[in-house]
Amino acid sequence: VVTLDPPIRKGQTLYPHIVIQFETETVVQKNMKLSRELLDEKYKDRLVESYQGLVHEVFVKVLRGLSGAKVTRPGSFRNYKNGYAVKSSLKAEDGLLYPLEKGFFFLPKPPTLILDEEIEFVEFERHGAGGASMSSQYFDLLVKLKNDQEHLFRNIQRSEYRNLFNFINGKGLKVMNLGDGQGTSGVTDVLQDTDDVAPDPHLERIKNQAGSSEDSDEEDEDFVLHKDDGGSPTDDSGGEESDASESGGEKQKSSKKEARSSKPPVKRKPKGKDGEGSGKRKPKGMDGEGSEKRKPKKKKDPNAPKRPMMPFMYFSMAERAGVKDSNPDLAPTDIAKKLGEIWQKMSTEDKQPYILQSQADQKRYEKESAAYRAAAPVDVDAGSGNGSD
DNA sequence: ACGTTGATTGTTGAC
DNA sequence: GTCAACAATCAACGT
Repeated sequence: VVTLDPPIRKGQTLYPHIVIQFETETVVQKNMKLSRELLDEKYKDRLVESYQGLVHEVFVKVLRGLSGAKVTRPGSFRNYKNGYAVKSSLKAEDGLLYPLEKGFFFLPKPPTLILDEEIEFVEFERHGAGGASMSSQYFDLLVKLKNDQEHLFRNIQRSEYRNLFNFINGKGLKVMNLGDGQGTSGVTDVLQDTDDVAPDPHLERIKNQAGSSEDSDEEDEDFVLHKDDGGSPTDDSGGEESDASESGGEKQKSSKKEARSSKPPVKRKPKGKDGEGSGKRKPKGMDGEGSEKRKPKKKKDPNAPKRPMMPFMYFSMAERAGVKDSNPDLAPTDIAKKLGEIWQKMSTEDKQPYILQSQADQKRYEKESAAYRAAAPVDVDAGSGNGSD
């Protein structure tokens, strides 16, 4: 995650973070394309001539050298499987919540950074309100900010509760609990009681099928720390922290930085206890079996004009036979791959004839579309609903 | 259905 | 209601 100051603005929306996904195992060997002088003068002690290693680590080292930015890594928190994050959902998105030394980060979407210093309190909420029966294996974590914003991290596995609570409590954050003045007993009791009970294996299986690979992904995050030297990545340049966000040593210079942790603004919820009644999540088909294809809607009007052919399609028509000739063994799908490969290597000039054909087809499509729209203007008057197709 | 490129269409969220 | 981002769709083709 690259955090920007100031954020990128698109339209009316600000984007404070860029999230990049790397292959975890890919190793690269790259030389800096910088002149010797520049390297010796401006980036002395910050960059070296070449880098080799896991791609994300090289990326971070180079970016840090170029920008001088601080680097944050997972701190001391571990989930119950010894990973760095806990699975959770924010808004409608499933993701990972990383508890850091000085804050929290939810990834991948929406990328949400919360600094401890802006938190008023956190509240653990049990799923399924009210009761004596603790049927749910999940709980929610509500983070209330001093500026009144709220972030509700839903559907955290019950087995994460102990580590998460201890970590948050250890930071000195204020922890609220449901209807209970006595510190932490209410929810804590319930959650901890059942902590060691194995979750319903059937449910687990279903969930894993419905969701995506769930167990594995957290665990292979381990690479991050082991790589350098167990948690203090300050091997070179000494300019980084083991964890926590950008406020480096102190927050004296952070006057303007306060505003930054706020992402695209969050609308406030009235009170934290109305919405979560139904812990519904992904609409992925998970009932018995059978139903695998779900098309929300497929309106295929046979009269609709066909889409225009892109230049690449004309290129494919022209060259497919030739490619097939020189590689008779290739499957049709492999021929498509090859065509795409060739296409990417062609210059705009070479593509020109196909571009011209495509432009002609685009005109054709525009005309037909206009006519099509004029001919079938859907429901015009509010008369009797006539289902003419 | 696959597999390609890339424009268009559809959906979602923010303001 | 408007704007931007993002996801899904779909053109041709041959097995």
